[in-house]
Amino acid sequence: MAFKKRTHDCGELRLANVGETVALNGWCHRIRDLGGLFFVDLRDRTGVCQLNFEIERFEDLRDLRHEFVLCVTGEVVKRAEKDVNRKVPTGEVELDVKEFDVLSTCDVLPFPLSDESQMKTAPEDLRVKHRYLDLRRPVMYRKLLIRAEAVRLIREYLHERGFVEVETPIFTRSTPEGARDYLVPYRLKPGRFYALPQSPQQYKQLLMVAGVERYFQIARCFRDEAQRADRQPEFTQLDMEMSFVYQEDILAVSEGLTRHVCNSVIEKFDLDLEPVGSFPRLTYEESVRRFGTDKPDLRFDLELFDVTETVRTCEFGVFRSAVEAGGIVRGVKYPGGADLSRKQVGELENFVKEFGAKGLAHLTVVSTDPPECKGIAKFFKREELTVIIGAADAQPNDLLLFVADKEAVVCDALARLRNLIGDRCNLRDPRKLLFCWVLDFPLVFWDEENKRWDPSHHPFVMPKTEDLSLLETDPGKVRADCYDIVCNGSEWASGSIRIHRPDIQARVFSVLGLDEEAQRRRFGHILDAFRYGAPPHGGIAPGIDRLIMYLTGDENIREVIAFPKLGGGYDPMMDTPSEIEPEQWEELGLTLRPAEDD
RNA sequence: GCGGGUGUAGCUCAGUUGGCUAGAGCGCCGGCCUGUCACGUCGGAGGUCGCGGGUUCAAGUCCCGUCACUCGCGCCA
Repeated sequence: MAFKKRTHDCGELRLANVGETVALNGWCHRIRDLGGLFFVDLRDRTGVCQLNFEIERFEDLRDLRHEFVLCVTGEVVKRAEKDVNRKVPTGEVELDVKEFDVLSTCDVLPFPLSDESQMKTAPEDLRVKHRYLDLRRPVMYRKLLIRAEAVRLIREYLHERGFVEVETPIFTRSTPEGARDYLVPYRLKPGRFYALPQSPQQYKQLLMVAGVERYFQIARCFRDEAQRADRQPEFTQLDMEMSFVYQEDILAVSEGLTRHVCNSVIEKFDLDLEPVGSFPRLTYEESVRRFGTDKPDLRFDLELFDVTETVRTCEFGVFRSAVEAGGIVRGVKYPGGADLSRKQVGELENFVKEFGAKGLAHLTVVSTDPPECKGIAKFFKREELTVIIGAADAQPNDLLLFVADKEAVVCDALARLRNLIGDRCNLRDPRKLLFCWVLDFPLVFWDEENKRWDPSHHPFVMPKTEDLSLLETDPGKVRADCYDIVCNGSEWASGSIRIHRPDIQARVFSVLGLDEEAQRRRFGHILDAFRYGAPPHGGIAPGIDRLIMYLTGDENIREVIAFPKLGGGYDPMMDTPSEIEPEQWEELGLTLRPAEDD
């Protein structure tokens, strides 16, 4: 199957090439048959070039169809001034075709891949099913390039700083904590299973014990959990770990890496994004107090304000009883929200109710001095209104929205409402990537349902030295050397300094209610390793897919993955998960239990 | 497991209070067209209105159920 190999790429021909005889290979992007004239836009990964076929010379010209694969040879000619196409880089020239061959034909396409205006609304399952066609679109190919460049820059940056890239197993051990595991049956001993890693967490700590000191991996992770727009059953993390470091060392490396990678990609691809600056730092406590969440969007203000003390004795029963029950009352400002209709305010209330709020009280600011408001204003004395308006930093025509409940409910509802207001008021600038650090997470959270302390990240997170004394007396107050990178309101990276001393590990396990037997059963392998000289160490794991989403501006993770899975983890292209042969069931020693309702 | 949205030609969509022999643009097939570049133009083929049931003289439209996709909640150490 010989064919004429290209001498040039489609996208590179310019005036300088005029007069040269060149060969091109590519796909028929568009065909324009004018009767006496016949044009084809030939596309390869670098761009398109217009081919001009002399109709007298070729008999079978009109058999050409979309996405046929061609090799063509011809002479590069300058176009007349009036025929120049300024929209494409090759628009000043065209190829006067002398010979061509059809290397492959193409069936009628399932979607119009050469028409971006229509592809914006093309059904996603169809695109995923025919991903090999979807990826032919220049916009999709560009996402692959951006991803490849980001990963290349990460490797380069870390190699330059002495990090060693190590691969860890995909077949690993099931751990009952965290997300549901994907399991792989083990043929030699039926009833035993491998699990796919949710992250290489334990391996990377063992590499520290092994003396690797600086490790990284572009690691595939697997979690069998319900999907979201930004979650896939398999996704990719930059997994990193360092020995003989304090928290500050890890912050420095990962912030430097992030800024270098983002700013290099932004520049190289001329993305419509502002350069990434240094990361502001917030403590967990501060972040929750100011924004109601540990993943604040710092592109806009609208900080939450607290009126708990002001309303403790007020006439409004809803607020007063919430405070009496040990709850809090906080609010968020909707700038210019006085224009909202009763129905629109009702929609905001329904929105916060999705997140557990019982209601949403509102105060419409008419004037600030003297204080005049509508809504729940009648329950407040003049002085109380003044304090509330001051706390909210409100202006006339603002709408103040309040939730009264337990602190966790108030924060969650208002944080989400704040983001919604940010969207409505166009305060979330798509040209900004605002990364920040959230530091000093609590070591453990109280799980009310199971009446126990749960680790906020995992059981190996190091408590802050100055809080160690509280470990047994007031575990909820203990802060950890635990940090997240947040970008534009989404969690991007999470990491911690790990416990390397068995005595501290034992105390933490005991807070978590893990007795000796449970510790051995679940973590015996890593606890054994830590008895053989574990260095102080810590690390972090940023999400690669999300990084690419930030850079491309995509809100769906599937857009930045070459071959993604649909909602239920289904891949329509490979048609998998698939059934297996009876012999495979037999070989693995497995049987399927009949459905219960049969 | 739960809630919202969507489902009509290969693709994007329209389809009124139930009156339909279900339309348009793109694509596809055929004709015409010597400077197009989203070419233009004339004609043609193409439909289980997601699927099942019900109400009705009559259902794309109303009701019930169900499936697929999607967004969100729960979940995601």
